[in-house]
Amino acid sequence: MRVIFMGTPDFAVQTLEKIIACGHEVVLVVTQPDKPKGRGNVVQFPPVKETALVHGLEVYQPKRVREEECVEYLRGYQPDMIVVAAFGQILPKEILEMPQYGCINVHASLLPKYRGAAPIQWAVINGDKVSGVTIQRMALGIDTGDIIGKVEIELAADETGGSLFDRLAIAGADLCVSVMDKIKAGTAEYIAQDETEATHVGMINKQLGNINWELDAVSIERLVRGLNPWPSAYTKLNGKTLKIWQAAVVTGDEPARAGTMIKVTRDELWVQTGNGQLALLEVQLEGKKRMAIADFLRGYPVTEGTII
RNA sequence: CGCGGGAUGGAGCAGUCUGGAAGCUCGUCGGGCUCAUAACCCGAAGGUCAUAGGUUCAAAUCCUAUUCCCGCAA
Repeated sequence: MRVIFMGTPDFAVQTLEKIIACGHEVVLVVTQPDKPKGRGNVVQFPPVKETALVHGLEVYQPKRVREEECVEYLRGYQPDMIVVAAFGQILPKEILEMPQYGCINVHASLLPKYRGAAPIQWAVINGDKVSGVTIQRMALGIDTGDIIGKVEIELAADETGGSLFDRLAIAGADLCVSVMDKIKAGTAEYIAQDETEATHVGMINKQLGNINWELDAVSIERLVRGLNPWPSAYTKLNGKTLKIWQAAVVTGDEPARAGTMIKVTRDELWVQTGNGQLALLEVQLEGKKRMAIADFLRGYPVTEGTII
């Protein structure tokens, strides 16, 4: 099949690789424009572009793919199918109706739950036991199309946003190519989403990682995992940002004001929350590398009773 | 040229401003104490102070360039 692939971040790379490996003819890869990123504002290619270049594929980076000339440009490639994975732009009707086999989308949640931008992190933050990947035939609404394939993945007790991200990216890639085969063979089934079950989640941002110690320990621990490795949960210590990479809910007995460091030993640092205590296990102070709590305490003396 | 922090025995740090013997808390190894220990006591090994130049009688420390790591912003 002549396929146009649209995607931007790492999540989409797995799917692109798989489509290529399965012998489909990827006639064009569409991704977001290059942007200055990171320290020093160096212009970097989106991960999908890097992959496309490695495979010698043609790359197209429109600022707004819904513009008339962009649509016509795509039409020129006469795609049989368009596969979209975390592209970051909304496709207009003209594109959705362009390929004979339609536009399909790899979405990192069990639709209709978690429609929107950051379903992976939210699944971890909300403490879900199960998440997964869904392939849907794209419709005009965001992630509202008919479901063509779905795979469930159980979340581990120590699941992080990053680990789930990796697993869903692989599962999504496998599911995507199998769905593509079904569509081509005419055996695909299209199931409408149950609107009464639909939920929508927005993008996550740095601000979300600012820990509110008034919350309960269980929720904070989930937040730490969900936002690992990006953008990470953090708090302030003596005016500096202290990222919390790993924590564990523990049971202490002396209630104290939320945010109080209630137990400081040579290798333990417990913080009181609104409900329960949290042991910080791996942290990172501004300008420093991330390190185990014992290492941190060796060089950064903390006094019991300090409030953060 | 977006803003800023950092590189010192195996780990985490102090020392740099105000040049002048390499230090702290741990770890490791040996010994001791103890019913016992992650506790305590005694001792030892282990470092081209990121790299390359420069200033100086003397540089971890001052100057210049480079490499690498990290936080913020985008």
